[in-house]
Amino acid sequence: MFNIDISSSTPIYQQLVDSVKEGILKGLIEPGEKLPSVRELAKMMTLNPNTIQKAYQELERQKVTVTLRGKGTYVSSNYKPRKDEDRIMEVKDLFKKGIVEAHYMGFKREDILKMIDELLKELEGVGSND
Amino acid sequence: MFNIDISSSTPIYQQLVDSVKEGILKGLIEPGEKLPSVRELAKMMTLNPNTIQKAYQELERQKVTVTLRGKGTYVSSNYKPRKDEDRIMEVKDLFKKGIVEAHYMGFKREDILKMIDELLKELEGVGSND
Amino acid sequence: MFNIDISSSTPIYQQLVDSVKEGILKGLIEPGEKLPSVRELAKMMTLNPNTIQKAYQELERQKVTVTLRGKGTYVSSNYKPRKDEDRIMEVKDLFKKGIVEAHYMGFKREDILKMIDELLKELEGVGSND
Amino acid sequence: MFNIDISSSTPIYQQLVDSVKEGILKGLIEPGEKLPSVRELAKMMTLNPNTIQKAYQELERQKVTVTLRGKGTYVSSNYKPRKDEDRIMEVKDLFKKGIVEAHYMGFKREDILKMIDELLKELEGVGSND
DNA sequence: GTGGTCTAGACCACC
DNA sequence: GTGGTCTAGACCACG
Repeated sequence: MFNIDISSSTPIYQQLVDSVKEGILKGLIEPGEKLPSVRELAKMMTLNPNTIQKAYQELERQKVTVTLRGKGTYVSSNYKPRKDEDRIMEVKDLFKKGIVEAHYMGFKREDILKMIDELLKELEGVGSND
Repeated sequence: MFNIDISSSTPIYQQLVDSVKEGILKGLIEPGEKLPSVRELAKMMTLNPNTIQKAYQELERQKVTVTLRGKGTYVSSNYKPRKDEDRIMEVKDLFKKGIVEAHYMGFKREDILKMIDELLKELEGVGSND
Repeated sequence: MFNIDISSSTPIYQQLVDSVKEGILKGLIEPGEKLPSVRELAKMMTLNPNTIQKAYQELERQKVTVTLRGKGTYVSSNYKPRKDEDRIMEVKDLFKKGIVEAHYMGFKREDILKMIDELLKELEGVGSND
Repeated sequence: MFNIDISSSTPIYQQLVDSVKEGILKGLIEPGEKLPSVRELAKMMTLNPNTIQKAYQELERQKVTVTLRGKGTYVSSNYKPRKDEDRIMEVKDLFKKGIVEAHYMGFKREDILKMIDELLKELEGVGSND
């Protein structure tokens, strides 16, 4: 849980956001569950509390969590997906970059589809929560 | 060609790199073809030559182009793919993020696969270069 | 430390890269140690921060250092050597040029071997890290 | 003979200089022998005559060849080596860079010495012309 | 405070 | 003409 690579070029707070979302998707974190407090998590991961704070703010902004003042941060139970055109573009861009890179590494259509399939299985739950 | 979003958070030079690689993949730019000169492109896009320069250097570092001093920058004609473990991880991470985001937007397994399929078609040539 | 010849034809940033790598090899800089900040070193050497920046980026690209955003640049502690065919050729070319030049200065086989031996001693630690 | 890599970052004229010197050392070109004319060589290698010219000038500057006006460029027969301190430093720097790079690729003392030995054999004649 | 990006403008080596 | 390097000075994101 919460795999962070401090030497990566993507900001730590962003890695945290991704990590939490991935955890929820995999079922490691349940909807309604309480996340560790900012200070607690900061100590656990030897990170600056500001960094955790920023990640939690971002998660709340994305409606992935809700914060109850004085109580803590909880995974939202009723997340209402909105398919903004912008966000769809973002996702497409991620996939597009992936495909372009994969091509440049010599992967072919089938290889790419196989890789996607494996990832879909790894992130189980994707196909089963409609 | 060369779609740049000046207000995006991803660096301009990086967008240029992605754009060129995508263009090659789509067949808009042929192997062996000459890219615009640094100054020329800078004027065309009203960017600083240094920014273009940085993009071109990165492309060369990735062996996507070769540069002949005093002559110009050319799309590499014989690209030898190398599959580092590190690079595979990078690509997987791109796809993984895409899948996680897609899920949060309410997409289901089939939606994702369909999206990938469309992108593969858009980036034609991917399946035909073995 | 950081001997730079401003009038040399090899770029300053490249000299910096070589200098740091040599320093590490000689043990003047320890693995894990922090390098001076970009601005600090720029002031120390009366160079433009961009020049230092370029050198540090190149070092990172070569996995000689890691950079922690907002914290600084550190000498990589666990360097994993990779022997590309290309890189071996580069090194051989360096030695070959050296030998050719040495010959033109009247050095003989033994002289060259002696010189190499001295250099290996000067760069102590080379023989002791298996 | 005259292996040129136009995509290399070292100038073509410099590659030519190195190539001629290496050829002489290997005995492929004899002292007193005539080099191809500037125009001839330019046509042979599809290079700009200016480039050949510059290489020949550099060779003459280094006393490796002599140019007889209206006759051509010849390999000097009586080369008198001078061991300037500066030139020795240059050679040492070449070897030093080679050693540093070799180390970073995981080569050990013996590996390096073996490589040097092989190169000395490849460039035969080095040990036999005193 | 740190590194990362960008602009503006200059100079050089190479072909 | 080309790409490559360097300076000067600005702004931003990150921790």
